[in-house]
Amino acid sequence: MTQRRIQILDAAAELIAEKGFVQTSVDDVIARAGLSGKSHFYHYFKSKDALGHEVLARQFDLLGERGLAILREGSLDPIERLLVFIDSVVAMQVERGMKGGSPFGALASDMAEQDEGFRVRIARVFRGWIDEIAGLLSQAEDRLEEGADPFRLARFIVAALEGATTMARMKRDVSLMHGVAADLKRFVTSHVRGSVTR
Amino acid sequence: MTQRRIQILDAAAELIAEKGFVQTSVDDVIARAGLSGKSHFYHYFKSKDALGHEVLARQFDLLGERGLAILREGSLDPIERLLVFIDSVVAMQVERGMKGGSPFGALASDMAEQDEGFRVRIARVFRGWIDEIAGLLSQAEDRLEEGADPFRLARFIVAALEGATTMARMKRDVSLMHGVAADLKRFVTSHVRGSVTR
DNA sequence: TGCGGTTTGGACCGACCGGTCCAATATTGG
DNA sequence: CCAATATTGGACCGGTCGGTCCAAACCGCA
Repeated sequence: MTQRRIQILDAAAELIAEKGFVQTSVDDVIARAGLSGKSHFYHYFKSKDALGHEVLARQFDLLGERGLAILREGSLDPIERLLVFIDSVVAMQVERGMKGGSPFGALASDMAEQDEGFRVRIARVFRGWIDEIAGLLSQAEDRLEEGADPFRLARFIVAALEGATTMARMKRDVSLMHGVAADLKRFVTSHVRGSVTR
Repeated sequence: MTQRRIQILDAAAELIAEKGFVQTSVDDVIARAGLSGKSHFYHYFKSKDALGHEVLARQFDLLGERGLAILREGSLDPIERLLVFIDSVVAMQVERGMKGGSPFGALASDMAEQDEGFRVRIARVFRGWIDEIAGLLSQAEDRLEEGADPFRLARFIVAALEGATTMARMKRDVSLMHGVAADLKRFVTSHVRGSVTR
């Protein structure tokens, strides 16, 4: 029941990450998910757009599970957790073999342009990440250099990661991901008083 | 003669920035450029893909003119020039009313996925920007903190700008652009010894 | 055994899209 | 004025795509 839905959602997520939403046809999804035909697909989703929305929601949930597990890991220092989180984003991207734009927004770049509903949804995803990270930074606010706004910092981190995934995908260059992440971590620690990390 | 070509190229650039390449139909371009019909269009371009390639090339040239004018402004200190350049990228994006992904790569996010030729071309554009900035940083290498690699730094700057434009576009938020730019400039100056800028 | 959800398979539709072809009419520079 | 080039306008084609409809088979469960 829900089994098949998830199967379809995952297949669609792969394809969208590889080719973009517009370029992914319903028949592509059917083939990848191993369905028998259109009727089979439309038995589970009422439209391609509906599928798109659910893929977006699901991908966000998946990242949530994984990201939050790190961001909320109590045993680690907040800043340390943030650094680990950055690495994990890089790892996720590398895992996907640079093909997909997931989990960061490039996955959805063309979805946003296609549909206003998509755009809003994607904006919300970004917002979620930023808030999450800002919260983390706030926990360590007393150690931040003065003038360092947690929210602005969080926004910067997400932007840099987003840009890195986009560029890495286009240049098919894994090292770019690592390089940017390294600099980003250095950037973060540079905003923390008495940071030991190097 | 070339007049019309440029007209078409500009109309296409606008549309692509707004809706993406795939979502932009030849008829859209015809309408925006004020052509009379398909024949008129195909009198100037042999295919939609050919148009896409030329748009890409042209946008790069346009950014080149504008960006290089700043990046090569002899009267300014290299680092100062870099900071001005960052501001100008932000200004360009704001000008476009957050609609377009130009000049930074999001313009072409879906082009890259559609055609391998596009992907390579876009990668080359990124490469050009990075090299340009890296060159600038090299000029001031003696003033850089040790361990600061001009090339990696340049890559980071471009990635951050790219991510900022993508996010700003999706969130329809101009302040985001400014915020990221401000942090980015702070990041740059933090890598320069005895930087006065604040 | 019978019932509800699932699966299969395919025909079909209307819309859009990239691209071709053509024939007629402006426009313009040598 | 003539020829090359630019412009107009529209019919047309083949393909793709999202989506609908239908009828038959399959399945586990009560």
